[in-house]
Amino acid sequence: MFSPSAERSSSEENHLKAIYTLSERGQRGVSTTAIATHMDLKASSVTSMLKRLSEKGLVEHRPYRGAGLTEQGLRVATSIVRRHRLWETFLVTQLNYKWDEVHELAEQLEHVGTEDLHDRLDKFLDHPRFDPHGDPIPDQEGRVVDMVGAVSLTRVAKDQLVHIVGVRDSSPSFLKLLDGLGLKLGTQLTITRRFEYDNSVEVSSRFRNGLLLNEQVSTNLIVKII
Amino acid sequence: MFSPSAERSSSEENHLKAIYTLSERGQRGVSTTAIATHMDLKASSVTSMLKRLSEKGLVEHRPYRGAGLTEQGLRVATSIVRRHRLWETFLVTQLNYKWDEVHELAEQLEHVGTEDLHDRLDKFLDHPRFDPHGDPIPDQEGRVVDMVGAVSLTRVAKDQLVHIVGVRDSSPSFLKLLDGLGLKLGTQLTITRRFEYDNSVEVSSRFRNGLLLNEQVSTNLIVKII
DNA sequence: CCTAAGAATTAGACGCGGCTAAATTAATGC
DNA sequence: GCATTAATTTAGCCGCGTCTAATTCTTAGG
Repeated sequence: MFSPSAERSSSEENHLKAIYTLSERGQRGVSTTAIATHMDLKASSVTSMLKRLSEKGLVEHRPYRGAGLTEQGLRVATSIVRRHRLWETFLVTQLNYKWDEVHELAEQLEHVGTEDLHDRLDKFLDHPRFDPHGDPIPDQEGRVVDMVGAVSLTRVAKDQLVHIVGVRDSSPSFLKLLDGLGLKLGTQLTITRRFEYDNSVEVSSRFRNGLLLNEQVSTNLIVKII
Repeated sequence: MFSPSAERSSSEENHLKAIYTLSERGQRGVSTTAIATHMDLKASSVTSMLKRLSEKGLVEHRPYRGAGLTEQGLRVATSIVRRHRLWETFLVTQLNYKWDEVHELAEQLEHVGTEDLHDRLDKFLDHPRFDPHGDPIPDQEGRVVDMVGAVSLTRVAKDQLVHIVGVRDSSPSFLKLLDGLGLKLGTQLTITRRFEYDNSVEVSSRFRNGLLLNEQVSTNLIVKII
C-alpha cells in the first residue's frame, strides 16, 4: 500500500530529496544546475540521474525545462526527509550529539533499512514532530505539521491568541519542563506581558495565568496564530 | 591512535569480516573459495578484492595459498563485528525487533559512521557484553569478554554438559526468574530436548529435571561447555 | 614423476555514478 | 529577428565491484 519499494540507490534518493527541498521555496520545475549546485555535483551527472529517475516514474523531466517530483517521487522524498530528521533526533536526544554534529551521520543512516525500521524508530522516540533544528518531521503518511504561520513564541505580539504546534528543542529535559508547566501540543495561550530586561514573557492559558517563561523556553516553543 | 581510518567501502569491510569469521574456526590462510562461498560471490571477485585489501595493508595474500588478516586488518574486522553486534542489540532491546529479524539491518548499519558513533551507541546500551544471539561484543580495544567457549544456551547441542557463566539480560525481573528456577552462575546443566515449535528447550540440572526454558530465557543464559 | 582435476587468477565485460569536453537548445540584448 | 551567451544535454571516459570465460598453478593418484 506504500512505495512499490523498487530498489533505490542512495544517490537516487539524494536526488529526490534535493528536488523536494529545492521545490519548497522555489516554484515547480527545478533546474538541473540548482540540483547540481545543491548536491555539489556536475550538471551532466544530474542530467543522467534525472533520466533514470524519470524512467522509474519518480521524476517528471522535460529536457531543458527542469524537473519535478511525481506523486510517487514525492512520497519517496518525504520518506527520506522523515528518516533524516528521525535519525537526527535520535543522535541528539539519545546519543548526546550536539545539534550541529548530526547532519552527516543522518545523511548516511537515512538510506539504510526499510520503512518499518523508521516507524519503529519514530515510536521509540515517541513520535517527535520536530527535529533538533526545529524542522518538522513528516509522519508515516508524509504529513507535516503545517508550518505556515508557525513561529517561535518570542515572535508573537502581546495579546495574540496562539496555540502550540511544536517545539524546537525535543530534549527530554525540555519536554519534562513543559510537562511540568502544563504546556503541550495544542495548548492555547496568550502573551500577557513582555519583560525587556531578559526577554522573558508572561503567558496565560485557559488553565493557568501569569506563567513566566524565560527566553530559552519561549524561543523553543513553536506556535501558530489562531 | 586507532585505525588510520583510510576510507573503506562496505564491500571491503565485508570481506575483512568474512576472513575474520572464517579464520576463527579454521586455521590461518582462508581460501578464496571459502570467502566466495561465505559471501555468495564468485571466486574471481574475491581475488580482485584481496588484491586491493592487500595493497591497503589490511590483508596478507599469498596467491594460490590463501589470505589472512594483518594486524591492522584484524582491528578493522573486530570493529565491524562490534558494530554489527551493537546494532543488533539496539534493534532488539530498543526497537523491539525479534532476534531473528535484525541481521540484515545490522549488516547495513555497521558500515555507517565513525568509531565515535558506535562508542556512543555502546554507552547508550550500557556496554552490553553479548548481543541478542549470545555472541560476545568486542569492546573499544577489540577485546572480548574472556569466555572462550562461552555461548548462549540456544547455541548448545543436545546432551552437552555446560555451566552458566553469565547472563545477557541483567534486568531484575530476569534475575528473579532465574532465582526462582534455581539457576545461578555455576549451575551445571544439559539440554535434554529441543522444541522447534517455539525454540524452547528442556534442561536438566543436578537439582532438577525437565525444566522447560522458553527462547527468551535460553537466549539470555550464557554458558560454557565443560 | 607425470598428469588430470580442481582451485585460483587473469582477461575482458558491464552497470552505476561520477567526470570532462563537445554539442545543442533556450534566452537575452540589441 | 538574430547573434551571443548561458544552461543543458550528449558523448565518451574512469574506477568500483561484480560477472563469465580463459588461463595458470597446485596437488593427489597412479
